[in-house]
Amino acid sequence: MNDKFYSLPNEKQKRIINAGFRVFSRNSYKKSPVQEIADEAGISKSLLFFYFRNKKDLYLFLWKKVEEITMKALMDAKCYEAGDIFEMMYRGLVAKAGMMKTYPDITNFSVKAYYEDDPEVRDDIRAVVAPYTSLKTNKTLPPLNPKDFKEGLDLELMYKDMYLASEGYIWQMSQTGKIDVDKMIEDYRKLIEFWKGLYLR
Amino acid sequence: MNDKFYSLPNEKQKRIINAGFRVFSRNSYKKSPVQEIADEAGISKSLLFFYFRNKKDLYLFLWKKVEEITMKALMDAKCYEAGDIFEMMYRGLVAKAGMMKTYPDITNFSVKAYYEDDPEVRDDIRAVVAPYTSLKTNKTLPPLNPKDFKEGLDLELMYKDMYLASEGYIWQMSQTGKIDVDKMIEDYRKLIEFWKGLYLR
DNA sequence: AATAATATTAACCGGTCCGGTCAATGAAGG
DNA sequence: CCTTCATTGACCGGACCGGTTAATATTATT
Repeated sequence: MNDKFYSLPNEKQKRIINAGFRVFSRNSYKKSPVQEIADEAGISKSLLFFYFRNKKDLYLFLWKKVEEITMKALMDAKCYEAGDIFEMMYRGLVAKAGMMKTYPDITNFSVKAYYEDDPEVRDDIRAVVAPYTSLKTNKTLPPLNPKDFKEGLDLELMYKDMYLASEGYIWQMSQTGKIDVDKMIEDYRKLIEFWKGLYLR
Repeated sequence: MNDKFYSLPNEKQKRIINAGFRVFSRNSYKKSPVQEIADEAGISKSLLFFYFRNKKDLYLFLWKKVEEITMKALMDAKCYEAGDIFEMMYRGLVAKAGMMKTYPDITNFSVKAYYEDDPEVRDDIRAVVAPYTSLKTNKTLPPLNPKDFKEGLDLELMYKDMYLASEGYIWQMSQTGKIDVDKMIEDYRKLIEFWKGLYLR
């Protein structure tokens, strides 16, 4: 891609990126016309081809962008510095929700790209450490001290419960473009409190 | 559509239906070529146009088919005759999982069609009572007797927890084509038992 | 075996779309 | 006015797509 893309006003960059996420998330790589992305971004197709050598270039740029955005969001939210598992999950969801506020289609794009199997991009997609994976709540149980929790509680199932509910939440958010992200974070906070009362000793 | 479709061997009907679900679930209506569906089903495009007047006809047939399949599955599983809410949720998921065993892409197709906005099919899609809705776990809390549950338990949050986890489960199942449905039902059963021990008095 | 009826397909058509190029236009600054 | 750089409209060759039709394969009937 052309370095001049970075000297564009941030808002314009964002518009182009979001247009890409949007269009590529709705159809497969091959069935996503560059023209459509240009329209959505409010620029001409020619200009898009000026900033990106070709369609593939644009696509892979977006794919790497997902990783960049996700990593930054998780870092800023200090997910991995949280004291307990509940705080960790909460911060994780807040990070993703925040991301989706700026990039509404990033989740759907990420999933779609991850499963993309067009030979033109397939290998390059798999070469990048999957942004999609870091988007998901961590599937495996982190080490926990049983003494902190109610006696006889099956920690694995507890985590599975929370993990699945979180996934369900994110999925819901990503489905309807119009849902109020902030309200959902509030709701999720309540759910976390509910779990704490239920699970903690 | 041509009535002769129904006199086809069941297995062939199913192959065509699944091919339709598959292709239409991956791309938008307009970007889904009839040829691709025919290939997937192992028949010629001409034959597909013999059974269905045109692309739209095929698409709407599939949409109605989702409703039919879903309703039948929910009835057979006796979801609404379950004694308690846990059994109800379990039966609901078993029904959906069973459906997805026979029609692996029905869920994704259903979601995609529900949000389809191509003017050619949009209105007709909305005219049919949304199969998509009946696919989801019931979002609203059914009437419950507080005496059955642990004292002070927030029933609304309890239900939200279970609802979201179930949605997360179904979403997971629908994502990867290769997951063992039966094993997932087993896992879900365990989760239900976990909830019962946690919530019931 | 010949014929009729039915199932299935290959070949084709007009029109649209798509990735990519390039010469031309507009805008900003000196 | 001239230069530089951002941006676009017009264009091209080729692929694709929905739909038709005439021909072929398959099965059933006599």
